[in-house]
Amino acid sequence: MDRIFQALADPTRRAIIKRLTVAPQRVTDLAEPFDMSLNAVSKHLKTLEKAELIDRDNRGRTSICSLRTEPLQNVQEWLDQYAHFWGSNLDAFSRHMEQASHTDGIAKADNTKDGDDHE
Amino acid sequence: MDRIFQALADPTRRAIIKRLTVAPQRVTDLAEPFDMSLNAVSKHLKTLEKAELIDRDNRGRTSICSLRTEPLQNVQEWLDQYAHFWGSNLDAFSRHMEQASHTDGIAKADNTKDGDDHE
DNA sequence: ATAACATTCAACCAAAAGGTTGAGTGTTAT
DNA sequence: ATAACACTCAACCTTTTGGTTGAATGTTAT
Repeated sequence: MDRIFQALADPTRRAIIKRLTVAPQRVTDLAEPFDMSLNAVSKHLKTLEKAELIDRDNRGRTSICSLRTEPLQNVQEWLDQYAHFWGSNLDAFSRHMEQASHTDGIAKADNTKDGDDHE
Repeated sequence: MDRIFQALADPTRRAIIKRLTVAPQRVTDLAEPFDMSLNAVSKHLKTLEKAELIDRDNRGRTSICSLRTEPLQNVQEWLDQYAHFWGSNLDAFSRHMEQASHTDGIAKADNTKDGDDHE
């Protein structure tokens, strides 16, 4: 749990996660949008990997990263532990109804909220 | 968001949060179970305060800490952003049903999982 | 075979995190 | 008034974090 929350505590890493929800990607592609060295991104990916937030498929000289679901489920379970404490207004059921409106596979260009940079 | 996840990344702080779901408490009481100085706990509380995870009520010489709900809601919203990605098997609806079984106020000695130290 | 590419390793650095101790500031009790 | 209590501040230390650069490794293309 420490490693998961720690991994999520960095904006670069959250941005990487966000990108990975669209599609698995190579290290170079993931690094491209950031104003930092490739090495720095490589290290971030290692952090994400240790937290088991990403998986890697080494295809020859490239390493393709993809999102893993387990850690996010762990976070959800941790949160649910306290659901009774803060639940109510946007509770699990509301979320279910919200979620039911897009049961398709991948990112439905969800611009219903605040455009793009929801982090 | 950085500050929230950062705050949650420490086991001591998560334990403090857990304790605070039972009832608001003084700094000394919160510090008691931990094998570290009162000062160390005081610092942890400051971290939690900066992340707005706790509130304080200064009553004379004591400072009473209580949980705030907003940051946990923010985490939930962040997670929900990706719900479609990992949802399914333990989804929002299941959680709602689970939650529905204990709508009473506070911690129902939830020993259905792994005893006590769910962190 | 050689060059370009994709990625990681290693050493380094500054800043932040998590802890310590000791002193300081109020507040309550006697 | 004095002592005990509940805390916070400040200085310090060590380890971790997030970044850098430069070299090293392995892979594909020519």
